[in-house]
Order: sequence, then C-alpha cells, then structure tokens
Amino acid sequence: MSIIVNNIPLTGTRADSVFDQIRTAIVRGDLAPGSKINEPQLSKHFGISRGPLREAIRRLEGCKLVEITPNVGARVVSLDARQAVEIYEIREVLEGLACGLAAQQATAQDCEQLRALLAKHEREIESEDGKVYYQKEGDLDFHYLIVALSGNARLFKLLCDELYHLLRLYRVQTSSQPSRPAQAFREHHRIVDAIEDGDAELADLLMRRHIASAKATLMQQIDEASAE
Amino acid sequence: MSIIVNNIPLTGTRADSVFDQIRTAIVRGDLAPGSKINEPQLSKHFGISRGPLREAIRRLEGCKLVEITPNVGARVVSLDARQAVEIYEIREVLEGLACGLAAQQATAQDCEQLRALLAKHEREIESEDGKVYYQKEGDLDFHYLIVALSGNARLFKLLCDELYHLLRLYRVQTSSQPSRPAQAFREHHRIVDAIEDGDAELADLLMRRHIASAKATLMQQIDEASAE
DNA sequence: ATCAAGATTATTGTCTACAATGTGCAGGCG
DNA sequence: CGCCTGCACATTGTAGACAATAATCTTGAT
Repeated sequence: MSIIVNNIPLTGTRADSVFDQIRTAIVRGDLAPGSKINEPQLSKHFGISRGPLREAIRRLEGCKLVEITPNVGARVVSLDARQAVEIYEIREVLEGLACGLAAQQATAQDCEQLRALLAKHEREIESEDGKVYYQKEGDLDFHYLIVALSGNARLFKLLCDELYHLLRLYRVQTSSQPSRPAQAFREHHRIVDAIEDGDAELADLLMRRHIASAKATLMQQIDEASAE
Repeated sequence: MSIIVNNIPLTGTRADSVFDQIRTAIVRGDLAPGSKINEPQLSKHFGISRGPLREAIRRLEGCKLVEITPNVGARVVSLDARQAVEIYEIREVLEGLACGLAAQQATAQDCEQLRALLAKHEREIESEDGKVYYQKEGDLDFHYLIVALSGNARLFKLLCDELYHLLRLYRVQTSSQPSRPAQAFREHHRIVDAIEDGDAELADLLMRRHIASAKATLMQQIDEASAE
C-alpha cells in the first residue's frame, strides 16, 4: 500500500520523500539559511529514523543546499552576494548555450508552445498585478522550457535541479523581488524570435544579455548596499 | 587517535574516506561502468557497515558517478557518446567563462605560473614519449589552473569536482587516448598570451575553440564508429 | 517443453542501540 | 577577574538486526 499525495503515488523511499520535503523547505525559506540541521529533531519531525534522514542530507549536499562539517553537522547554505554573482555568471553562459541549442533544434510546434507561454504571461501581466507574479513563476516557466528544448539532458538537470533552486534560495534569503518585468517580457519575445529563425548565435547572445541584465541589477543592489 | 595513511591524517569520517576510495575506483575504471554496487559486498570489502557506505553512495550520486534506483540499488554510470558530447558542450562554455575571468583577474605572477607549467609540459613532451603523458596529466593541470584563476569558486567545484571526473570516466570506459598533443600545446600558449594581455574576450574564444576541437574529435570518432 | 505462479533467497530500506566526537558549563587556579 | 581544566550533556558516526522489496529458483499445469 503506497501513500498518495496530489494524485501522484510516492514510489520512492522515505529518504527520497524527506529529501524532497527538506529541499522545498529550504528553498521556500522555512529552514533559515545558515541554520543548523539537528538530526534527532528533524527525524522526529518527519517520523523517520536518522538513517534515511542522513541519506537525504547527503543528497542535499550534492545539490549544494547544505554544507556538512564532519563530526559537527550540516547547515543550510547561506549565499552572500558574491556567491550569487558567481551563480549568475555560470547561469549566463549555460542558458546562452541552452538557448542556442534550442534555436538549432526547436520545431514549429516548440515555437508555438513558447509563444503560447508568452501570451499567457502577457494576460497575467495585464490582468491582476501580475508584475510580481510574472517574474516569480512565469519567468521560470519560460527558462525551463527553453532549457528543455535544448535537448541536452545534463544541462537541464544542472540548471533546473541545482542552480535554479540556489537562486530561489538567494531571493528568499534576501527578500529581493524581481524587477523590470516589462523589459524582461520584451526580451523574451526577441529570444523566441531568434529561436524561430533558427539563429543560434543570436539566441545565445540575447539570452546571455537577458541574464546579464539580471546580474547587473543584482550587482547594482550590492553596490548600493555597500555604499551606505 | 586518528588513522594515518600516506602521512596524511584522515580527518574525515569513514563515509568520507570510502566515498573518496569508491570515486577513485570508478574514474580509474576499477569499478566497471554499468556494474551494480552490492552493499553487503562493498561494506565487507572496506570493513565498514552499510550505514556509512550508503551515505557515501548518496554523495556519489550527487557527483553523477552512480545512479540509484529505489529498492533496486546503485549502478556505476555508463556514459554513451551522446552524453559525452553533452558534457563537452557544457564544458566548452564553462571553461570559456573561466578563461575569460582569468584574463581579467590574473596577476603577472599568475601568468608566470602558467608559463612555467607550459614549459614543464614542453620538457616532458620532448623527453620521453610524453605525448601520452601530456594530455593525460599535463592537460588537466593546465585547465585546473586556469579555472582556479577565474576566482569563481563555484565554477571551480563544478568543473573540477564533477565534470572532469565524468570525462575521465568516459575516457577510461572507451579506452580513448587523447590525440593532437602538439596542436593542443600551441593552443595553450595562445590562450596564455590572451590572458597575459588581459583580453578576456579572446581568452574566452580561444578556450572555447580549444575544447570544441576535442569535442569535434570525439564526434568524429562517433561518426566513424557508427559508419562501420 | 514452455510458461506461470509460488516459494526461496538475496538485496535494499529502516530502525534501535552504542561508540566517538564536539559543546557548554562549572569550578578551580593564576 | 579572567582563563584554563575537566566533567556532563548533546549530537554525530557507526554497527548490527529486522522488515520490505526485488530477483531467482522451483514446481506444476497446459
């Protein structure tokens, strides 16, 4: 008899389930960055023993979401601005690559899907105060889809299973809300244009610029913070 | 009282030690790609219980060196040519980034170190049949140093703790020996030239080309193999 | 003879208990 | 008064035993 959550049967082990739950808790900010992970306490909270919990923690270490010190324990990672910039530098080139590959391989149907996604975002922006919503969820959708279209499975895992979680953690940690949604929306359209044209070089360039903008915004915030 | 091996005190836990040993065994080919990891057997071999061993395996999963199927077990990853190309695509842009950053930040002393490394490689090539040696060890040294000079710690970890191990695994798996050492040597020199000039854009470009050449060689081998 | 169903074995998943290490506090000494 | 020492506690690391699941083998029927 397997447990059912959200109509999805949990096929995995307890360790897998707890891994997911802790990861979500971390990226949502429920577990404060830098806070210590207490094994007896957490195992009691999830109703499992320390064995599977420790396995889950090791997997979280693989995702770079916790840092383990031997004989001391694990702590939730705390990203400073410098590290966030490092991640943006990496993301910039990786998503540029993904976008270029997507431009080479995307079918007409794929492009349609991209357009549909942008249209959906536009409706959301125009209706309710979608500005917050857009960059928070919609932006991610867009980037996910492009990376998926790249056809490079390892690239997808690297970006979607690791880097995006880390960036989300940073945003929650710093309570930074995404800015410039209107401009981002225009940039997204141009990126899709390039993909439709099969212009890999341009798609690469535009995506890099798109992310470089976000990086620049971040670095600007850092400068302002350090100025005062 | 801590155990001493090779004059280096083993500060970590048994799980850490076993993690290192298994990782080495995998990338050296001692554990065949695709082979199943038997927990009772391995734990007996290392003289530890299954608990720490399982933690080590979870960490190996984080490095992408093993794949775990719930209730079935872990297997050493087996990379096919397509996956190797995916890794090269990623490596290409990441090392391009690293090289560009290195060009921006390298001091005169850093450049000296790079030159010294190349000189050492040259001696090794000229003396014994260094052609094999060069690309096998020396090439890695060169790339390690450049990535270190980038100043991006996360990039260093990503490349040196993950991707390089995977590529080494692939080389062992396919028994592919590195080719074109002389050309690679020239390319290395030009890359250092660009770094010395602080020309980030050129350094980025040259490093990308350098790795793209290796990628092309790989893809050519794939084509030849599929042609017959 | 082949396939399927059941039983058996092996392996993974989990739990509990114990050992080893780190942490914090109290008391004594300079 | 401050600092060091040593004990007590908490937490992490490890081991072994048990439960659950998958893999294998046997057996029987068609």
